[in-house]
Amino acid sequence: MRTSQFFFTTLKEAPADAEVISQKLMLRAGLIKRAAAGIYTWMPLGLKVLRKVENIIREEMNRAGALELLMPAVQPAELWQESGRWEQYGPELLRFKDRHQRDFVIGPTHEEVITDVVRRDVKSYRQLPLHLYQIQTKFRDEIRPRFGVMRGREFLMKDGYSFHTSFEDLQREYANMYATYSRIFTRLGLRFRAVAADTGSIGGTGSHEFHVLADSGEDAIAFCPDSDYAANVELAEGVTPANPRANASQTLNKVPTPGKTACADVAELLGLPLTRTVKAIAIVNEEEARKRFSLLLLRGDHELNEIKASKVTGLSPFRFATESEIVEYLGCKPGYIGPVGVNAGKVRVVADRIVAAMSDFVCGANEEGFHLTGANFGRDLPEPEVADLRNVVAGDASPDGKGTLELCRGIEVGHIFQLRRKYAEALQCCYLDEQGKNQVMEMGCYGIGVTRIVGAAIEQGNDERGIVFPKAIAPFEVCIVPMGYFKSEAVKATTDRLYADLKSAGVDVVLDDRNERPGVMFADMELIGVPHRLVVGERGLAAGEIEYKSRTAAEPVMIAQDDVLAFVQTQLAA
RNA sequence: CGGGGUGUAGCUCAGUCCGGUAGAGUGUCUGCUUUGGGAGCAGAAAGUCGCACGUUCGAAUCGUGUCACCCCGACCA
Repeated sequence: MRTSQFFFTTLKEAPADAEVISQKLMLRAGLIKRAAAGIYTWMPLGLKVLRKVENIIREEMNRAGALELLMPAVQPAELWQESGRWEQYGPELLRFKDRHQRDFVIGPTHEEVITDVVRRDVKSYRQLPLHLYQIQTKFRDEIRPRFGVMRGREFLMKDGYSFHTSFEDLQREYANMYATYSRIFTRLGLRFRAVAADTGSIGGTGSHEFHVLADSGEDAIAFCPDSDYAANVELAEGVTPANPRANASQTLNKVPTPGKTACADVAELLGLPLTRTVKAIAIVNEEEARKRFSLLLLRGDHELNEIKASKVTGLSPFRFATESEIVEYLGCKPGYIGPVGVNAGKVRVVADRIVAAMSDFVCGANEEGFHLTGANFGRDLPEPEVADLRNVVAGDASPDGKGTLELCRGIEVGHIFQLRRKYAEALQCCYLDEQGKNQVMEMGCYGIGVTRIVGAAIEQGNDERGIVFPKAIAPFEVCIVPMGYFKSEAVKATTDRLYADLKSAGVDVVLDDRNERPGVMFADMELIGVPHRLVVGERGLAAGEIEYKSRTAAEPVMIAQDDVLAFVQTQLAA
């Protein structure tokens, strides 16, 4: 490709509302243009990158035995009504009517359609297992789209669905996909980690997420440097402390703490570490007109994990109590509430595992302006119900017992699920087994955020000059920047020959023939992240040499003219 | 959904408080010079001041409404 024939739309300055580095660089490099909130045009340059990502995914999926198909982006409401998600999904599902006033959605995901396809045409165990996937545009009407293509509303996704006659076969395919995903992200040149994950609203049993490691990531990951353990913080288990609870050594004492409603303020006032305090979070579970009020106890420095709390029997679905409900059940305003002296018949108390092992702790006194010190379970209040309720923090013991946890942040780019029979049952996706009996299929589903990968790769690869793309997905592999292309016959001749040679060797090369000043060409090629650069100039040619510089190297090197082709090929293969 | 902010040239932003002929930088175009790190000089084109209504002799500026975009929050005591 010659730059004069291409469409470059680089910018010196990024639009003011760009937040994260990948978004700024993608806009500056002219990879994408914003059309509306969370909706982007992929310019020719950006599309080249996107296609490279897509093709690696496609190659590896095909190699793993999956079959590509393409389902409609627009889906009839009937399928969603049948699965029940027409009601469940909420405003994130973009709905519209056609000219006949029939309801449709723009697909945020394709479980319904794929299950419909398979149930119509798969009738026998002989046709299974089957793994179908597509690379399709999805639309999710996010509350707050942000970070450019990282959380867009419209995005490209690879979604695959597998169908099996047994759970064992589903597990085999799940392992196959785990390996395939690892290969894909390795080929893409990303630093990533597979982590155990919550299955969320999609449901099912086993689940792993693949995260690209980056500080700007929206997810927190807990991992153990001394073992293979890694899990999303949403899921990572907070283990029961190894040491038993210490004996009570203090008496229960009510102390005035006017205006101190947060644990940190109370601890500071009393001159105690935050780890000696216990906070009580009031929640309400309302089902079929029966309201149940509960207090969740966490150590002052810990955070509630709502996903874990909602897994405690009888708590889900819950919401945080209103101020008036807190006054009604505890007789006290928020800020001073605690588990001591509550009416056990009306208020359920669930303590985090860490709290259950605490003694002589500080908590609210259920009286405005007062807290209690020296509180102890079994003496001042009943032994509580115990559950894992908190987000793990760095330094916690690893659940596999092999060291302590560390935390990092990640961008979720892949997610694999063992769906089991949830959708197959709802949509009656069945087959006849060897005995001629009707059986419900076992399903797996496997997603990769194709668009998001481009953003994630840039979050991981950038410097003050712009994007540093991994070689597998850079818009071009090599650029040739001539010095005096329109002035020097020698430079032009050498440049054209080099360009032709690289092209016929199958290299994705770009020749900057824009007649711009050198600084402009260098800056643009660095901004868009081309990994290898060749500079042809009269200086070098006089010595029979051409300059080569890697995007990541500090200094260029001079290569003998005759060796350049071989040298570049070696660099590309590295 | 609640709160806050911003809409002026392709991009970044002044001008709005205090009403009086639309500004800068950058980019774009033309010419000359320059040519190994976003050049210099000269000239030019380019804006329904988000939109509508209102107040006024006169509105980018004041008022009302509306749309778009951005940020924060949505109960962690």
